[in-house]
Amino acid sequence: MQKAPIERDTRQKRAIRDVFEQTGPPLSIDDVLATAKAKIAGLGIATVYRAVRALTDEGFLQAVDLPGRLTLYERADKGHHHHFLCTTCEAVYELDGCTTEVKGALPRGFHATGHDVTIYGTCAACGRTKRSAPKREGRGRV
Amino acid sequence: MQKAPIERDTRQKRAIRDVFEQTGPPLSIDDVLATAKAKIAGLGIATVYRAVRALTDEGFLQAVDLPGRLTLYERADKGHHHHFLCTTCEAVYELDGCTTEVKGALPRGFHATGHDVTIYGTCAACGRTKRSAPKREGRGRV
DNA sequence: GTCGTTGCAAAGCGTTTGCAGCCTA
DNA sequence: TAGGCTGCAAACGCTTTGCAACGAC
Repeated sequence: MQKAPIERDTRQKRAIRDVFEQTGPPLSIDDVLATAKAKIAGLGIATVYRAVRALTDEGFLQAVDLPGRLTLYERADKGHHHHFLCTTCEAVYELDGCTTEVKGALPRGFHATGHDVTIYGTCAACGRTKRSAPKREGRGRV
Repeated sequence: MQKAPIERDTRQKRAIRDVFEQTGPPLSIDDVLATAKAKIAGLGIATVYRAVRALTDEGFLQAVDLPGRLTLYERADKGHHHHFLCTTCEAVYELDGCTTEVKGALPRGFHATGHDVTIYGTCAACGRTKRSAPKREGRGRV
């Protein structure tokens, strides 16, 4: 049987982990690269992909897959929650707590172990400025 | 102002539309290409992409974006429903009707216009055969 | 010193686009 | 016949991988 290699503690991995420890909303690979580059000049994108994959495998991160967008990543220790996607400004918000109830029975023989919910609509900022959208590639915590 | 060009009725478009008219579960681009090729030998993948995009724009199709999978497409006239993703055999099932209730208030100023729900778990087939999964790249209607 | 990790560049994969010829209206 | 549509191949954007040099232990 294969024995798992011992994982090493490098500057790069530490920096990438730090990015997620200091940030709330879900981040894209590019976000992580940009932020971590502030600490480590020559950081390569492949390293970010590898580190994020490793952190996801070990359960520190989880992927946030929203329709039609790049995969984002966020800490896995935030507890069960869902995301709100503003259809005007494209921002992604986190909705604390699970506001969704899957009611009614599944078909016979089916067993649910989890669910993903994405709610679409207009965020507070876009609701206020009815005219042109803020159009920021932003995200927020709610 | 730009005037929209008049859309032509071609064999290719008809064949691609037919694929969706004769099929229940969501299809990938490759599914559509494979099926439509039975009718039109030299059909190119670019044509499938263009036709599916056009059919989506005109409201005949809608995209089904499930985490970690290719985008699938299904007829838009099926009414509001969600999808069940079997984590064992990877099959996608349609759940008729909306079995989900988004309760609780959104944060102040937020307005919801829609939602997507994906339920994960084990399908009836995989629940039965506890051992190795059927591992079909299949889908079903429930 | 060993061997996991890094950064670069190339490859991979799904999707889009440019273009010359085709075919519908 | 006009001009939208097609199939091909190239381009594209994101992600993964091969590899030699690097550096943690």
